[in-house]
Amino acid sequence: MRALLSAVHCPLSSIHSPPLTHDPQPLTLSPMRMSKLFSKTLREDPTEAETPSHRLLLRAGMVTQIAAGIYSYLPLGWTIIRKIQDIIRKEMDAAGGQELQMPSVHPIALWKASGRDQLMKDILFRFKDKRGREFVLSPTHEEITVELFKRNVQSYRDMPQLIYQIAAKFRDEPRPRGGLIRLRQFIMKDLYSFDTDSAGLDASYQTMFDAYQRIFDRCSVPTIPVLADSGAMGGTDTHEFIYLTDIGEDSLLLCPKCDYAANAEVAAFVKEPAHTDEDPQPIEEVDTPGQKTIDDLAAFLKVPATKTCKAVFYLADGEPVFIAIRGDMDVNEAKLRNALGATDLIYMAEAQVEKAGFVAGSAGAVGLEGVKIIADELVTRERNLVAGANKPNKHLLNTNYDRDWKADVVTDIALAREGALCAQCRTPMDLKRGIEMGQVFKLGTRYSETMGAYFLDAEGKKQPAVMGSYGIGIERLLAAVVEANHDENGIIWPPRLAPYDVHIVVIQPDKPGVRETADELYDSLTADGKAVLLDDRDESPGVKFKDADLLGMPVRATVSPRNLKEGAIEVKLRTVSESKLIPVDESPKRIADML
RNA sequence: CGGGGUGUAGCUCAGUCAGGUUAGAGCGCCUGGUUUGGGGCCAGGAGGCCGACGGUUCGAAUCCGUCCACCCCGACCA
Repeated sequence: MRALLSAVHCPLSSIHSPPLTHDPQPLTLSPMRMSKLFSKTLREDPTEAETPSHRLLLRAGMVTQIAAGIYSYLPLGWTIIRKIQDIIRKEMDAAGGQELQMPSVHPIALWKASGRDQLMKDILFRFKDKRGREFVLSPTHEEITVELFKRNVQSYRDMPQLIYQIAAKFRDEPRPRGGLIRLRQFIMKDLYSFDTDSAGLDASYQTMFDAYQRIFDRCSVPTIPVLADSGAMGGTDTHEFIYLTDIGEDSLLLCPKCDYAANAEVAAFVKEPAHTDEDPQPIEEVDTPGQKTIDDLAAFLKVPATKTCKAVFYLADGEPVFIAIRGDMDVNEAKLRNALGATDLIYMAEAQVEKAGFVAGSAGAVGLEGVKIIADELVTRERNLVAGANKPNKHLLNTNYDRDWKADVVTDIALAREGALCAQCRTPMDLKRGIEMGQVFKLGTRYSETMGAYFLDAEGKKQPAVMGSYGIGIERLLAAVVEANHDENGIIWPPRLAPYDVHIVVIQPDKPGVRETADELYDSLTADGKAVLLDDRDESPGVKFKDADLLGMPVRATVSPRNLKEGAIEVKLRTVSESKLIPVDESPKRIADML
């Protein structure tokens, strides 16, 4: 991707400022005494939490669930979200973005205009106002953005433009999961670019791509960019930024040798025919009583699964389609959807297949009429495959593409698996799971043409704006920060994101000088611009130490009679197990040096 | 949408199989005392429409039915 940037020349790209080279001044919270803090820690794990981030954020009293996929963010959690937003804002501004705010309530008309009232109908939250007018709660903001463009930009002289917001999104997901990982209401940073031509879009895309890398770095979440599917957004190129973790819901194929990395939805791979050395043999019908699955069929006929052609039916926008794919492979529904240009794709179960007049368990392309046939390109290159005979309990031996059947569409619709050969270098790829932190899209003119985002070029000709869109899921990023930065005792906040820099633990505050020393430290660190949390609760030392570990501030400072006897305060970094004693009078400076 | 699981105190859970005084424990919370370096100790106390509705029964947290909510798996393949 780096190469892309250097290849681009964009005469109007002065808006693309150089990246931030310094760490921006972070937000600093007012000091807090834990006796006053709104939220409390939980001693036990709440039952609904399974992933580490969900468990720890709940136990630390940083978030709390209101409904499936709907959360409240309590003061500590909200502070971290604000800090994440702050990092993102500064990168977006440095990249030439201008922040604005768009509404969450949209008239349905805008969504009808783009056609996405249908395309996204399953996840749209809809409601009517008291006069019966229909609205949606915004799942994303391309439609509004185009409206804003039309009202504010008419000339190439005013382009390119990058506008963004950090705002709530509402998506009625079929299954919220993993705490903050898949939500129905969530906060997103979404930026939209408007360029005069595709070279400009390439530059905007690259600018965002680079900014995203820096954002995830600053949040201490290791991510990799992967090729992805554009789904309901439309457009051409798109990358997702993935944090690799077993609890992730996306499947990725990664080449260990070259740089190929792709979401399984789009992953290309090299498919080798297994039986090309054979000559085509005469077709032959055989009895296969009760053999309905590929595994059963292959065992019954004593042939490898690679010698079979699997038949699968889908309803694509209501129309049945027949899929032929080699028996050992699975259909990749995202690839199939794209091949068909379909919006709705529903797998047809056996009963539906029968009802539609096909022979479930023995369906095959040979002699099949009245249904669109989609073939994975590999089956067209194989020889002498076993296929269904379209008669109950019968299959055909030695079916061959072209000679015996033809497909309406021949393309790659196979799902890549662990060990699939890399399309770039033929190395077996790894299959990993991950969480998508953000995605960048080259939308092109899909929205500008359908919704009328035009400008006049230097020749006075009307042209559609070339658009891109770029999102980051804020809560998901928060969850990933915790996934990537915790131990068995609690969260380990990266210093840039920690709500407080220093967590002061006071032990036996009623002993001479203890409370006073802690208060002085609290005041002097605060005066020095540090954010300080002071545990002044009437709790035993064990409780306070456990909570300090759970809450995860970068530095813990313990003020106790035992330490004061040495004239010292004990300090410890959350990242290490050893603590050290520092003289009381040097403590504010020494602590500041640790940060 | 399919499959599995769970709903009893703020949290974690017993009790439900086999119906029967006033529904329990630990943690948390309140009061008092004691203790003080890794989730102490003692005493007292507050806190419940047992997810909701309907049914069976003399009697329902418990049995039956319907619904709701939440969690997990899958959207897996003739």
